[in-house]
Amino acid sequence: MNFRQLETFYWASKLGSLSAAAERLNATQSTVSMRIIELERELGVELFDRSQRAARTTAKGRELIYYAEKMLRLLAEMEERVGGTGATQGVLRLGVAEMISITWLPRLVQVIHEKYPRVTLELDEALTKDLVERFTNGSLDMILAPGKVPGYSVTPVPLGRVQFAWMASPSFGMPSGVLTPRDLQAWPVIALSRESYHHTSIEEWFRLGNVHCRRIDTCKSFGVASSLASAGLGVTLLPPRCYKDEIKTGKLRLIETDPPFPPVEFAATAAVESMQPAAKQITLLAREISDFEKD
Amino acid sequence: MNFRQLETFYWASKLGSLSAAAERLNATQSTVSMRIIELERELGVELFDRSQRAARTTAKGRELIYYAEKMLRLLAEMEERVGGTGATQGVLRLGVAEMISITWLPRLVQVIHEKYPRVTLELDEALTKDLVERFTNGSLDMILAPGKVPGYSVTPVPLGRVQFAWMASPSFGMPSGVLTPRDLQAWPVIALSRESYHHTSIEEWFRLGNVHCRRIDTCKSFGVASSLASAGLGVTLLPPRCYKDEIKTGKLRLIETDPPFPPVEFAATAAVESMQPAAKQITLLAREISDFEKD
DNA sequence: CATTCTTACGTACTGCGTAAGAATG
DNA sequence: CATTCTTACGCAGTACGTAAGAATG
Repeated sequence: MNFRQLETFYWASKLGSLSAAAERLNATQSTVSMRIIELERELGVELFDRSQRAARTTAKGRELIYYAEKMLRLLAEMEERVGGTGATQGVLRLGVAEMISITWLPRLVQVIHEKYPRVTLELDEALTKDLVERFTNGSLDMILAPGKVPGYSVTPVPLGRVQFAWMASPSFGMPSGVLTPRDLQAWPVIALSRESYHHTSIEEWFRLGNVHCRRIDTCKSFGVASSLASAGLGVTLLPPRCYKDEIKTGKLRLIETDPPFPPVEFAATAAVESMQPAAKQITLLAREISDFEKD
Repeated sequence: MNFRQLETFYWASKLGSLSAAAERLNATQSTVSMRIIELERELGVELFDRSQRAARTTAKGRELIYYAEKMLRLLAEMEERVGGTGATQGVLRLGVAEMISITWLPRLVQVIHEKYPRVTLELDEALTKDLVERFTNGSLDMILAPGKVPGYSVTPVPLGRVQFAWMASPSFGMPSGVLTPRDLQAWPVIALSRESYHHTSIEEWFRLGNVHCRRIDTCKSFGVASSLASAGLGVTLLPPRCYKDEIKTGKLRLIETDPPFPPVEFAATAAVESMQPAAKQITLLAREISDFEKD
């Protein structure tokens, strides 16, 4: 009996499927199956009910979950306490919002590799909503995203605020001076996908000005939004610090508004009892690396 | 990292020597060394101080002992609770007194093998004193012996009483009838080694009769004592049930005494938190198998 | 019939013991 | 110089992935 079998059993029972566990563990279905079968052989007990297609745990299996989880947590704690940072190994599934991936993510990755040379990163850039969902169901160990993740068993670490500003092509014919939501409302807006934090925040900003904007076009990234805006297809909301060049070269022009767009709070979030002991430490590392505006 | 490494580290630190751990684990020195080195490599930490010849644990090593022990206990508990009896595996070091080895030990061994087919037995017949010592220092998982083992963290299970009686060769010229310690005192006595339970009990019996016996010759086993007595070299104290044949064929004659020799209490003893989960169960098994006179 | 789990098989690797080497008291 | 730990090396058994098979809804 070994830790790999227990870990495999843990995820197979938690995810309710051997194939899901295989994906989670970066192994093939057949390997996962063999590990479980070997574990059952060693214990002399059936852990999964094979009569159905899906693998459901038996009573004995459910008993084992308790021990497997306890064992894996103890292992993680042991590696964290006894081992140096170089000891922690395995895969860290890190979900990041675009804002972070285009700013200090590369530096974070580098520092992680230096401090945790045996940890493999699996980066996942996606919309905050998807990140939160994947984090909640356990397929991400940690996320770097705006807003707060709901739930008690998380350790959110504030990363600072990011200033967003409206911008458009100078050739777009926007009036100069300070504009209100009402002034902007008639112009086509370019935002990220309907369900994104970006999109929601924009709608909120207009709503607080008691107006609805007429049209919101959506795209998938800041990069695309910036291109579209540069091409004169609308006004968009971007972090100026990332688009200095476009502003300098006159592709984009900052639009002052009243009220200004409220700064967006980012946070690093890991599960309190993550199986990956590095996760909690790396949220702190992220705070150090982050160059967002802090309190 | 795996359980074997942790188990090896546990014993190496507990016994204070890699070679002792190797013997305890039925492995070679080099294997133990490699397991420790690999564990250190994986944790990125020195666990033993190699500057001296003996392997002393470092601070980090002492931290790890806590986790290793917790982990191994959890593993044992898991196997015990989740696995069938067929699941427990490993080596059970069983120390037995001669009285048991010449009566129901074979049956116990057979039942153990049936119920725990994956458990290997390491039988050790020795004097009670040695058994208790080896049990106390951890080189025996369980002992079957007369008397009580001192200490709190043990689970003694009474196995019943055994009647011992004085006997000698009919040609030895002992007076017939009921003899007192005073009557016996002058005759040469054959006992087990000076430090044995047997020897001590005999001295005690004479002491209670307010006499000292003149000479006690010693040997190493009941078998030898019986031969010597049969050959007319003295009077000895043996369990009659084991020497029925000798009595029937007239090689030995029972000697009635007043007071009679008090029956000897046997017990099966295992450590409360034995690493070998089968140990506690097998003390109960031993009670079932034992055909000693019970309350 | 697509999905999910199991079985078969060849390969690569890990872990062991033997044996020789180094260090310590 | 005997004891204790480490290193070298060859072998054997284990664990994996690929691929094919069986079963289920």
